[in-house]
Amino acid sequence: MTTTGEPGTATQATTAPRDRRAERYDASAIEPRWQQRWAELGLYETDLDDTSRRKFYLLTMYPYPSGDLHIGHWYIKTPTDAIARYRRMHGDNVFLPIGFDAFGLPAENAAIKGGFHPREWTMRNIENMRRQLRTMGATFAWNAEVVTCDPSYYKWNQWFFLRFLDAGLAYRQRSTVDWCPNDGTLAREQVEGVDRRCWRCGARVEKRDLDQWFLRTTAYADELLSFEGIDWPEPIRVQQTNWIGRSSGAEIVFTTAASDHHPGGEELRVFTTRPDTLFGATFMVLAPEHPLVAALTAPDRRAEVEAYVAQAAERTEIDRLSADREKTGVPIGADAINPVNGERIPIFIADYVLATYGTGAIMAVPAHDERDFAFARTYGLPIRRVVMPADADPDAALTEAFVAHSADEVLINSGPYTGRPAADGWHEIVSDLERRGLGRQSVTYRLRDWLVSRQRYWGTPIPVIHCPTDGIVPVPDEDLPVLLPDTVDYRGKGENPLNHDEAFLRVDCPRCGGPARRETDTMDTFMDSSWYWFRYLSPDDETAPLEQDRVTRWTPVDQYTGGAEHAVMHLLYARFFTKAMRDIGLVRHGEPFRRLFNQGQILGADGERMSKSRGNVQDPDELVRRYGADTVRLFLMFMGPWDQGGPWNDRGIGGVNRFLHRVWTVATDPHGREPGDRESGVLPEGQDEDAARAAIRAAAHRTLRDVNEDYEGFRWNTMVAKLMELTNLLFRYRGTDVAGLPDWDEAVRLLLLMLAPAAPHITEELWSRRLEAAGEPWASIHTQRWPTVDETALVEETREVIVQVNGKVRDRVMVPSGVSDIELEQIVLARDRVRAILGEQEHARIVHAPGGRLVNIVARAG
RNA sequence: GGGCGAGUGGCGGAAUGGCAGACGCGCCAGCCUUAGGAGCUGGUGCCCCGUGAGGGGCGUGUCGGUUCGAGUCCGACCUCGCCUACCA
Repeated sequence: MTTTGEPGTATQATTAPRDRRAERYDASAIEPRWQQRWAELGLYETDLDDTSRRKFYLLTMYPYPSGDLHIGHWYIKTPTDAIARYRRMHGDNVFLPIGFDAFGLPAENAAIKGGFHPREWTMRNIENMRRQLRTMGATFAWNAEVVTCDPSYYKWNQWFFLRFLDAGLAYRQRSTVDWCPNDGTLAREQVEGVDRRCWRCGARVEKRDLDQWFLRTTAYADELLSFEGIDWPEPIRVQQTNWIGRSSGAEIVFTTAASDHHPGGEELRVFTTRPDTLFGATFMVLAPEHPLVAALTAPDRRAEVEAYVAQAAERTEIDRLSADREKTGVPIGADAINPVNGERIPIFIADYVLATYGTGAIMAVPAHDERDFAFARTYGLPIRRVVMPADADPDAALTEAFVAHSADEVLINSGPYTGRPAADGWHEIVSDLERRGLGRQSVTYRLRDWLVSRQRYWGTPIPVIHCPTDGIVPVPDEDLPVLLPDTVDYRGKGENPLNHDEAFLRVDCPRCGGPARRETDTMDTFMDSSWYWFRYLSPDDETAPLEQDRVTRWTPVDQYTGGAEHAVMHLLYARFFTKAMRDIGLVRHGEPFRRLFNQGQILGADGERMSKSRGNVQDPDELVRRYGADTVRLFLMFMGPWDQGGPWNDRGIGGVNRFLHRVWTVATDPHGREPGDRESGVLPEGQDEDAARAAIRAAAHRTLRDVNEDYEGFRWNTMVAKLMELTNLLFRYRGTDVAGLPDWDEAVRLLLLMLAPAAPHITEELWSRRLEAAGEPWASIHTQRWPTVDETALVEETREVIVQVNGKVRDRVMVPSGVSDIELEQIVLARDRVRAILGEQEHARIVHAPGGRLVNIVARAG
């Protein structure tokens, strides 16, 4: 090991007398020091009122405080931090807040099991996660932190709820829940097994109808289908579109036929997307829960129908995955009359018709619907073709439902519409029915209104009061927040303890002053996450949920990062909420997140989702202790494309750590030589000093040019690879006469700047040492301006041209950069290799690839 | 069943229609070391010819197509992953 007494290794002032060797990179010695320094200086606490710079609102999904940060949190958060640092170096005023999604079921479950209060559990976890988050070295604006279980936050959930109530966007309706006699309402994951037992007490779970609160998301269904003006990944847009599920069709009015037990004449509305097949309806199916089922059922069918309804109530929830896709149903002993031809068709109930979609009733056209076809086959019902391709044989037997819907189909067996093109028949049938008041065009959505009621303790209390005289009375704004009582004894049953908290329940009616009771339902936690990014802008404001000026300036969010698992729920509710806020006059725009990026998911080493129960959770703390935060950050970025994720595997992390060691070495010890390398300290063969300096400079600026694009596209893996290449090149010149010269020094400087957003600690340390060596005052590398590419450094005097013959690489040749196509062809055709291969053949033409890097000689046999 | 996405060395992965396998891991050889599970240098897709310098062929899930040229574009199929679940 050679000695290193050279300038550029300014370690004297900060460390004890130096070893003979250059000081080695030791992450654990520098990372905590810089994290502390950054925090002390408040470098990354954003001045939200600074209008002198371009704003950049960078949001990352706030974590649920489950207790431990795992490697998946690092996978989303540390590249996000790199974006923040990169934008800051471009002069942007970056806001990167963080908070905690602190209400929700896991805290209650933990509390019931562990016998402590959900708040205690939650706050303890938040404490731990704050500490872990700081070890990332991420530049979160901690002064803007939001914790949703704090009354200063959930007060505004209540306020928004009241505004939605005012605007007619919140309403109350009966809805079914899973109910345990001991533990009350259960969430889906609390119902276990095929026989549906309570996760806690094992009791048989029942269905129960409760009055619950809804938000009218369907009012925005059409607007939510438009993604104009926002840059979101295609798969997310598709998922949301499918989730909303807009179907255009018609509502058609059938009537019930008179029979022995029933006078008939009642309306039975069906929804169909295929009114053109109306003449093919050979029976009708109602959902088992349809309100007319009881009234229409014939006395001799009653027993069987009631048994089927009871069975369906279970069936609809039980493992729908089971292979049992057989269509089942029973006739109810009544008929319906087809409005278009007066035909009587039998009515069935079947669980393949859903009460909650459309009208809960369908006209069954077995010839042209797969489900109806299967049902008709099972029960021996008639199948009548009414649509076919123009050139098909109308008498050919149908072996399966014909559902295709193309331009050249015509109607058959359809009375006056027979022979019409199907598409025309569709509209004619609907408008004829409409004229007779028996149908109309109609649109149905898969999307349901948002059920926000939860019969749970650990959430935001819904701010309404039930008064015996005045009914439902909103809590006046000035009485907010309705505090979640802390005194509740949580060691009881799972049932909502608010139901038994008299101090909470008893309240005077704000309207009549008489005794009344509070609502005990709390809000879905998706309510909390539907507006939290607005609150980051004024977390301490006690007078309003958001601060107008800041909201106007800072929203919509410029970039949102988080997992694709929130594709429909959170991301759709957030869009709904923003639109509703706009219509109430609170914000100006209707889209919350201008640009969205979904990073992939890190799975356990076994390829399964990480979870404590599987025991495959990767703890980042241990890796940080061993390699340092910079290595872990860089390794996660280097693994592969950010949107891909994949099974965790730490093979290769040593290579990333080695890379940082090499960066350290080129930055602190340019003149050292490697004893293991005979070439060390010698310029590459055929290269003089000038050529070497130009090569270094060209490499540095080429890297900068390429890395810029990678940063913009969040392509971290190739960004790191290119910095590795540059470092390898600098290493090659270490110890030569050009090491330490201005071109070398500039390359090192660029390397550190380019690496700074990704590996903030080591670059800060090396940067400070450079400044110290140069006798300049300290300034953080993270406040430096991002460097610009010097195009003149990229100009080459010669370039290599790949020579193909018939598409196969046969030769390569160095040519002057300014060579013309014709000159190039002459050079290439004169090459020995080319002449040997061409032989007697003559070439038909020569193709020049754009950029002049490749020519292809197309030859024919001569 | 439907929707979306992906198939490239031993592994993670690169590649505006233009040198397939960048970068890294692993492995092999060498160097340096009292030592090394440290560090450094070089090599490393498969097959064949040649003592060698070198040369040739085959290769991106399968089959076909477009093109001077295809991992990339088009068609059909196979496999895997994720999401969704009878939406009339």
